[in-house]
Amino acid sequence: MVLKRISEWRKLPVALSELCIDTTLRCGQSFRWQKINDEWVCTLHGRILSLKQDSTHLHYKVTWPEQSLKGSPAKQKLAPKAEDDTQALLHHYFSLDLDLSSLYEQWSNVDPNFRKKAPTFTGVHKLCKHYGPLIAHIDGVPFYDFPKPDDLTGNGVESNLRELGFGYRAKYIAETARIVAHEKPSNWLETLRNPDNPGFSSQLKPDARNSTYKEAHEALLALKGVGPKVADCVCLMGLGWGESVPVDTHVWQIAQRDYKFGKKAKTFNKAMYDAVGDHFRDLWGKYAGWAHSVLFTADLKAFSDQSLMKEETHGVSIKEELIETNGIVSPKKRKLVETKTVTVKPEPGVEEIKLATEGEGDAKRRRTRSRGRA
DNA sequence: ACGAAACCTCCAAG
DNA sequence: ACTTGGAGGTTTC
Repeated sequence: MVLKRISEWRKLPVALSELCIDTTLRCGQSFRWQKINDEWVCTLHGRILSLKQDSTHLHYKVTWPEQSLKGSPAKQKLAPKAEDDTQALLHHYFSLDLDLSSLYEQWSNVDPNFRKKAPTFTGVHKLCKHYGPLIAHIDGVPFYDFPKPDDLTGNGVESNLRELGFGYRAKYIAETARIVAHEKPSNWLETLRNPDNPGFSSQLKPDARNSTYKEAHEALLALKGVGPKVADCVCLMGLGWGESVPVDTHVWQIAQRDYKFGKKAKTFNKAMYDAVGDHFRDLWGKYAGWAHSVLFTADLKAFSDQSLMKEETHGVSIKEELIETNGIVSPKKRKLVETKTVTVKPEPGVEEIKLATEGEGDAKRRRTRSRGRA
């Protein structure tokens, strides 16, 4: 008979900003971790470690080697003692002594490139933390909801946002919040929604007239800091307009390469922007925006796979190729994968981000609607 | 054919 | 990476 000894789940307080096992264990620097039923599992120092993580803790469980009961009593005595070192093992394995936040700050301070490239998803959290309502604490961690436009209309908002790292966006956010909160009817945003796709908690007045997609897009364009691409992101992910196609540089390249756009005139102006979107709407119909996001993602994946292939085929030594095929992933690919996730899976917060930055500017149009010259 | 307004393209900067 | 806004050129009326 064999005895499998498995510990209870234990937990270690770790902030996600200090360790994210989903990122870390996939990063290509460790090769033996497997994700099984939502747990990360690996053998390490004579035991199997199972890991789970929530926003405040790393949870771990240990499975010790199977043993015959006939085994020496001495061995069985050793095990519990060894078990005590698992927390220390994790601590060591993940270098939890290091304060990652401080290191990021330090590296960012001495290297603008690092500051620019290193993934920090703190902006939205900062906005919530400083201007949103506190909902509750969980395990001592405060959770703030997304601020309403009116929460961002105070006096020092712009300079405050600047301090928080919002840069040139500070001005746009502050100004737009003021316009939405004070100069627009309270249901203005609602009137821009797709009536066929109501918001989660929208209460549209029965008599309110809804805009068309084009009207919503144009209304958003009037806001300073909101160009056609951002307006379409808001329309698609925030306001329920499935036909909205955000055209960024990447989509523009797809349009040129696969849909024969801009073959003669390479200039990308508003007329061209609209033409690309119109073409995809014509081609794909009502949910063109979601179709576009599929192609967008597929293209990113193809691109990253291709660059991986390139690296492999250019590998000068067998060793390098082995490492490559063993799963080392270039930083570029990791970045792209992250981008993909953000693009394809609009998380609940997305809608609110959009809402907080919406509001119509002055009546005068900032952008011409003219088509290119005849 | 002229002058002004409208419009466009380019580009730097945030 | 996207948007603004100014300079300077072109088109329209």
